[in-house]
Amino acid sequence: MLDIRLFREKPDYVKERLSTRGAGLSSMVDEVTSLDEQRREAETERQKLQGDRNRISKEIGIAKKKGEDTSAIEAQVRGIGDRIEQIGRDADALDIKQREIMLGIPNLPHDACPIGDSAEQNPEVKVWGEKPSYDFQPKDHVTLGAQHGLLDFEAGAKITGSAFVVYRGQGARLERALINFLLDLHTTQHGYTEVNTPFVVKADALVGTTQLPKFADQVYHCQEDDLYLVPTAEVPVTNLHREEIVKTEALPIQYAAYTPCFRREAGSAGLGTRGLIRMHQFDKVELVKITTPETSMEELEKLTANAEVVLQTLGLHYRIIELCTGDVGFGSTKTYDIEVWAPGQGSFLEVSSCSNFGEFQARRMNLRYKDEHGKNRFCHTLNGSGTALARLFVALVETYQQADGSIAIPAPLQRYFGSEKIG
RNA sequence: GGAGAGGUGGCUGAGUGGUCGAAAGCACAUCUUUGCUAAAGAUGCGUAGCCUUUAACAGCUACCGAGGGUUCGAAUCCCUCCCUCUCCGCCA
Repeated sequence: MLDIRLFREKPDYVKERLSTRGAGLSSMVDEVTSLDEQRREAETERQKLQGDRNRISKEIGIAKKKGEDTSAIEAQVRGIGDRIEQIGRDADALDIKQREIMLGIPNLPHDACPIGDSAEQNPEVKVWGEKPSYDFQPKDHVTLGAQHGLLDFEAGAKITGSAFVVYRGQGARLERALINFLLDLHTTQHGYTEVNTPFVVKADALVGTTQLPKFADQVYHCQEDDLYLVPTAEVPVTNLHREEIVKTEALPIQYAAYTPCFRREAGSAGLGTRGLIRMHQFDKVELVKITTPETSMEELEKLTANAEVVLQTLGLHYRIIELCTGDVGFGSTKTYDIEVWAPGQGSFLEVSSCSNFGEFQARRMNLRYKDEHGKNRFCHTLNGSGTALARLFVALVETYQQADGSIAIPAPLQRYFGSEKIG
């Protein structure tokens, strides 16, 4: 959520920044500004009346002690009470409306975020390694998975539905090995603290990290208990500190967490894609940082570098693109996407999205720290995948397939996997 | 799931309808004094919003788990919900 004061003081700046995301947002700014004016007017009136009531009610108490008759004043206060109720209703309604609209307005892209209309204009900022070449026709992971009995899409569809998969045998083992490898890497080499959270959360947590209310159709909801399946570990992990004033010395707080991620992918174009590319459930190791405003941008660089180490260690070719203003996510001020090369796909796959949310999420979840003057300020929050697993699995088996059909396991992964190759 | 106890400021804890945003203690901050591996005293010390302002101060409002209700007036009475603890039941 954005700071309402920014709307009051610099509406044109807010409009200008929002317009870099695309058309149609500036009318919301005007709507909020006018609503805010009405709301404050009602609020001020209500507070004035409440003050009157408090004062006169005290007088009643004093008069009663002296044994005086107070029926006339009581009637007067009753009248004030009625007006408070009326105006209070208006003020509350305006307040709810304003908050509702505010929750639907995206974050302002950072000045460092490149301007652009769509994904086509995302600049490529880095390429690491090169595309591997093969003296045979490389297969895709679906074929390789079937050949070695790693992936069973039919079973996934049978027990749950399409876009769910069952990992079997060496496939299940590889998935598990990757999770352990990633958690160990980030906790022992990059200073993250491992956390293992619930996989279902309440609505407030999703509001905090911006999945709700705007993207309600993308999360699985258990109606009976009003709980949601996590779409990413970002949600439970960032919300660990909601409603808190964290100690400044504790910043930056850095967490690494494994969770499965559940996504409805309603209306998603890629849902029919063959294989593991887009699933309703996939594993992910997520990195989360809570920082001061001063350091968040440099922490974003570090976070991205931490995710890159995954691909470097596994020897996978990748590139980093920077999302332009027209493509950057709802709550983000700046985002790097890391895309790994998948030879069987003949394309890059997004395995990590590293974002700095500024104070956007912190404001929603009331996450603050005390600055050097003892003043409470909102933290900055960041997160990035370190990395998403299904696609990492894809890149790995497709990259390391051999002419004889076997799949080599990169050396750093072997002790987790327990073998040098599959097949 | 059932029974009981309880949720008050950073912590402990008083407060059962009226000058209560809330006693007292601890912790913390500043100052003073003594003087030296510490003690005593003074003052200050919640959050958010509104109003105002260059800014600060002052002022006003709200907040005693959450949401409703009763009342001229609610931390205090009533209702619903949530959470914690104890016991019982069930259970990986």
